[in-house]
Amino acid sequence: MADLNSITGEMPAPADEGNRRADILHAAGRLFREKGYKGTTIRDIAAAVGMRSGSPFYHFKTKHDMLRAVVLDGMQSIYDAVIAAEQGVSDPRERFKRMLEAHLQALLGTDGRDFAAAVLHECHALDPDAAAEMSARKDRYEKRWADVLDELHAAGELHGDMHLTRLLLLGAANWSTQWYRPQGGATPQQIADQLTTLVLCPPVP
Amino acid sequence: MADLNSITGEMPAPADEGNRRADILHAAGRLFREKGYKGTTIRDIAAAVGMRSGSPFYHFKTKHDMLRAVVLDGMQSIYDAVIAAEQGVSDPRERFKRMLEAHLQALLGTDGRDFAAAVLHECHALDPDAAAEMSARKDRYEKRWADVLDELHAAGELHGDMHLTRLLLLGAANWSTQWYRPQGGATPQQIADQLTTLVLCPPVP
DNA sequence: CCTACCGATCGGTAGG
DNA sequence: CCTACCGATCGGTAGG
Repeated sequence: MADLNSITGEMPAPADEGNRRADILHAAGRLFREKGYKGTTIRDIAAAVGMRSGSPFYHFKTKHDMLRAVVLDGMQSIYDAVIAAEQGVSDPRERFKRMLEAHLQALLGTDGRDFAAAVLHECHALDPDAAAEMSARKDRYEKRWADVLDELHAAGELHGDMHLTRLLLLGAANWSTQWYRPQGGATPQQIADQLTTLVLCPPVP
Repeated sequence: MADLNSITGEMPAPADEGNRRADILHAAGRLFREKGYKGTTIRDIAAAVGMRSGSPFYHFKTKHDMLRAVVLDGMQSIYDAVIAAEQGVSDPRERFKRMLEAHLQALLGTDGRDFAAAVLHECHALDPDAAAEMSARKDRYEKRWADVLDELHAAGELHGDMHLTRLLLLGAANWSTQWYRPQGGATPQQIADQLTTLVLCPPVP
């Protein structure tokens, strides 16, 4: 099936075909983090990728579609990173630590922080359909954490209510996006270490 | 000095003089929490207090002035509540616990949650002047927490980097505004208990 | 505090 | 992907 490009034959020869959509998405992610979804205009996004204000609508039907793509992609990236980090790790404490490191790296690292910020702070702007899809992905992610915490609880390495513990643990991690600075200060790794120390009971040698 | 009311003599006899300003502020706070500062319009605020769209500007010069009042008032309330809670408490663990309860109550309670949400999520919309004032109040508040954590560290009740610990502790608390529900689930008190258990080393009887 | 309004800006579209 | 534009909405104001 021929696409519009091959029909019109008048595109200004993009260096890499199909990358304009990704460019727009990354610019949108960064601007959403800096100014919020409502505070970002289509003209901001267009200017960030060197387009005129009407052109982003060639790639996305609405501004809301950009937000949906950013938050769904962002959530997927976090999930994938955390699942990958725990593969093949059998010790519960070690698994916990690796998952936490991966979660923080996904939230704070240069690659993912823009999308992650939208996941954490802009979901309220989603329409009901997109909100439902997002909610399902969040549930799946939190379920994985719930299972790992239950495992640690059964092993006597965590005490109290695991539901509350999960909310507080991930809350401490998520809030780091508010104070973390790439230059100077703690690294995602160090943050994960201190949070692990804070939460897990001292190891029994 | 005569105010405008006594000059025009045409106000519709407010039930309580000067309360319209407070009404507007509370409506603004609630709407800022629900839809964000950028997502809230003057018309939303006016409608919430039964005014026409031009009338809020009789009480506030700009929309931004409303945000400034909400966040500065909100920060002050949190500070006052936490300082009041620790008065006359000499035991460091007990002081910590009371401060944490007061912090969470201020963030989650019906009275303060709207203003607190603006403190936590809308400060990026402040102009440089208001941001500087806000920053000063936040510094003062965090200094109080830093002192208490240092005290616990010196007493051997906390380990590791107290700067990171404070950021993670208050982060866990602040993030509770994202998942706390007034009906059903944990109370602010229970959240404070679990967070204290998580963070402080087990008491030595 | 209301009426009536303004200039600016917004998301989005038609046509090429 | 650009040009040119539209209708809606926004924060804010003049005058009473």
